[in-house]
Amino acid sequence: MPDRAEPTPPAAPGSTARSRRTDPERRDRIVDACLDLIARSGVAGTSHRKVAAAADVPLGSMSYHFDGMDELLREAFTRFSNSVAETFEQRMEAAETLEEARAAVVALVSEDVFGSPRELVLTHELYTLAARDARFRDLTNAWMARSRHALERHFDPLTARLLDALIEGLTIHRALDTQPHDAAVAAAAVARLTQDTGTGGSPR
Amino acid sequence: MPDRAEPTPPAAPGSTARSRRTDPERRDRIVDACLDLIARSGVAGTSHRKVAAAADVPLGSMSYHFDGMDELLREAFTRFSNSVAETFEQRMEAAETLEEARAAVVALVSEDVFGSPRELVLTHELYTLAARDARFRDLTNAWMARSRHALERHFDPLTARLLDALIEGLTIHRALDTQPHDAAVAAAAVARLTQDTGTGGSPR
Amino acid sequence: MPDRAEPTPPAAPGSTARSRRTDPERRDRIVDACLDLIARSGVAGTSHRKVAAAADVPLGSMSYHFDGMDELLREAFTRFSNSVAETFEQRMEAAETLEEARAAVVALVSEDVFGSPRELVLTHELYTLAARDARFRDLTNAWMARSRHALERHFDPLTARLLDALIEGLTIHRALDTQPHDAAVAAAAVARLTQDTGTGGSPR
Amino acid sequence: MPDRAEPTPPAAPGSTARSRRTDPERRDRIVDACLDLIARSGVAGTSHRKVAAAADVPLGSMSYHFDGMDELLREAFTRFSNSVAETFEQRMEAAETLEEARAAVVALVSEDVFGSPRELVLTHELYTLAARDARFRDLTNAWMARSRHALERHFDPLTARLLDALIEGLTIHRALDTQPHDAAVAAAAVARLTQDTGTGGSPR
DNA sequence: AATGAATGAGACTTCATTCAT
DNA sequence: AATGAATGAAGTCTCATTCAT
Repeated sequence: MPDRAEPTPPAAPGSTARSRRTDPERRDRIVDACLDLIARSGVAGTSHRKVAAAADVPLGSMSYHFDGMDELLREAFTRFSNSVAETFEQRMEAAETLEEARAAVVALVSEDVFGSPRELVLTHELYTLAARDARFRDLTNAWMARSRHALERHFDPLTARLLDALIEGLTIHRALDTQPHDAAVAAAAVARLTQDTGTGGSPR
Repeated sequence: MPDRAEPTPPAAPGSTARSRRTDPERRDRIVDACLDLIARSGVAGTSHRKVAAAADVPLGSMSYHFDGMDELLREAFTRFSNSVAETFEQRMEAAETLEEARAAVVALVSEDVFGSPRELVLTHELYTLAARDARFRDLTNAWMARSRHALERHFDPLTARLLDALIEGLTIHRALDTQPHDAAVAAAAVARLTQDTGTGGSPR
Repeated sequence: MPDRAEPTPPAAPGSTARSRRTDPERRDRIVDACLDLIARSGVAGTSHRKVAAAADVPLGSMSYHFDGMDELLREAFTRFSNSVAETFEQRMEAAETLEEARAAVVALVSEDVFGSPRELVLTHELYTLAARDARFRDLTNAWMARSRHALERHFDPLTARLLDALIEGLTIHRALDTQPHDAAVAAAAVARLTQDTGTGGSPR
Repeated sequence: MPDRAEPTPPAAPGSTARSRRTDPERRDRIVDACLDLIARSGVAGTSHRKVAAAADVPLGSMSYHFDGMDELLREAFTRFSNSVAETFEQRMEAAETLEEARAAVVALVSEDVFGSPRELVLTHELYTLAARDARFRDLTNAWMARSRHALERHFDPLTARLLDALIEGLTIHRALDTQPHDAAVAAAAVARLTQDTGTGGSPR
């Protein structure tokens, strides 16, 4: 216990004993650790305790920085969905012709978005929350709107919506199926959905 | 502790008819209660205690009848996925022409499978488990295989696969979007994916 | 850390009028908020945090202005007991004849002192502290002395003491009994205790 | 204090490690420990943790045996008030003449009921709870009814009520006053309140 | 075969106080 | 002089499982 009458002198510059009194990135680190933990153990397996341990913060910090697990989850999934949506947009923006746009969609299904188990798992955890809680549905809704908007650079709105759904479905099936999938399936799907419907590759 | 993976053989001929026969009902009730609870509170909010209370069985029964939550979940979702797959099959088997098959697919998206929040929630809970655990992936895999097989009564394998993915994607987006969806979207998607690809309604 | 037992002397003449003058208001507000909180939630439910929130002062102020909850409680109950004693004295001083004094005592039991749940609750909270802690007993002791002294304007010391006890007992029983009480009970008690014992209304 | 880690061996021969699986007096011990703790540290200073430690039971037992602190408090104070009321009744029942009854009342104030700090403290803790919570008021109400009923063996109902209030008030003032009290005060009070009001000492 | 009693681990939250500013 | 940020301790409660019956 620190001696109150004789306060510990401030650490000398460069000392290793930097106190953790002020740590502005504390919240960020907690959110990141939370996301990692969810990816590893699921929302069900995530607790203040475990997140605190993973983020290397005291347990009490959790309730201090977040009103509750719900707020923490919402921040975590906000960060996650924004990050995935951004990747999606970049993919679509990089395409300049209709053909490139089609290829980009195929690539999204085949390689990109849920390429890692982490993304797959986190997406489903979010969907599960959204299926039950309207506040998380706001996140998924915004996410889908961004995806569709990105697709609309190259396709008409109806096609964009269909492609978006197809990407969703193929991705899920690829992930939850134990049988192998090949890119030809995605290519065929994209071809059929985009027949004569492109906007001609004239973005915006 | 009873061996759960290898069901105990039926009681010896001389034993009372009751000794083993009451057991399955008990298990069934627990599994049903578990499914209800998951639909209501999610896997994360499901515990032995709550399931026992919902099924009106002693808490001790839970650990006695099931090796753990995992086994209980697996039984619950097996029951669920079989039930949903059966409905799907019936829908598709009822269709006799290509046009009816197309309409059936549209109906599946628009009305059927996840018509109730319960189905939606349970499906996502299962997907979330499957995304992390291969043993649950066996369930989703079998489920998708049945769906595709049912579609193949009317469509070639590639189209069946695409339709299955599309159904998945549209259903999810319909559920997780806060904006309204109309049946025309599904109809358009089915039309594009099934152009000239029907098997002509010659089942099997 | 400021010395709380020995209040800091007023700021030197040249200092701004604000430097010390704002402090007492702050303390006052805290003490008032504390009293309110105790009335609502009890000593057990009172914390630095809640008081700070109720008084709209920073949490850190609490430890800064008060050495601990104990000091805060003591200030709060000092204020409370003084306030109640003052009301009591005014009641008794307003009486000019023996008969009025008797009526005043009856009124005190029937209407006044613990008329509001707030006073009742705070009194018991204080008694409870006093029952355990001699420092709070100083407060109750001084309070009772004032009451008795006020009664002695009209009654001899023994009668004053008996009346004081009776007021206490009747008030408590009126409060903690779920059955109704009527003023006749108090009147009868006062009549019996004050037979031929009044000092005739000759104050002091 | 029994050694918890090394449970007392059972009387039965053979097994040395008698588990505490069944301990029917567990609840009772917890209630007793709770009462002790309240007497020592007040309701405010009483926690599951401390009670569990005092009763030498695992912390989890607290929530297992009692729905919450409130239920525990209610049981504890039920036990306490019953015990005090019983003593009171015995005192009054032992008196056979009016004079003995008067003496018994004086004795109750001077020596008995709150003779120990423990009783004093517990009584006030209960009153404090009752002042705020109707469920505890049921306890105080029943307690007072028993006291009055016991007094009515010797006095008419109005006198009984007055005596009861007086006992209350004198007891409290004796306890919360720092000045000495002598038995003469109580005797005078009883004498005045019971003038010509006895039922003649013919109990029942 | 089945269960009620009990537990230790761990859940989230609140607390009074400290420290750097 | 005063305070916002942060913490470690302690708060109550729930959990899955075990054990004796």
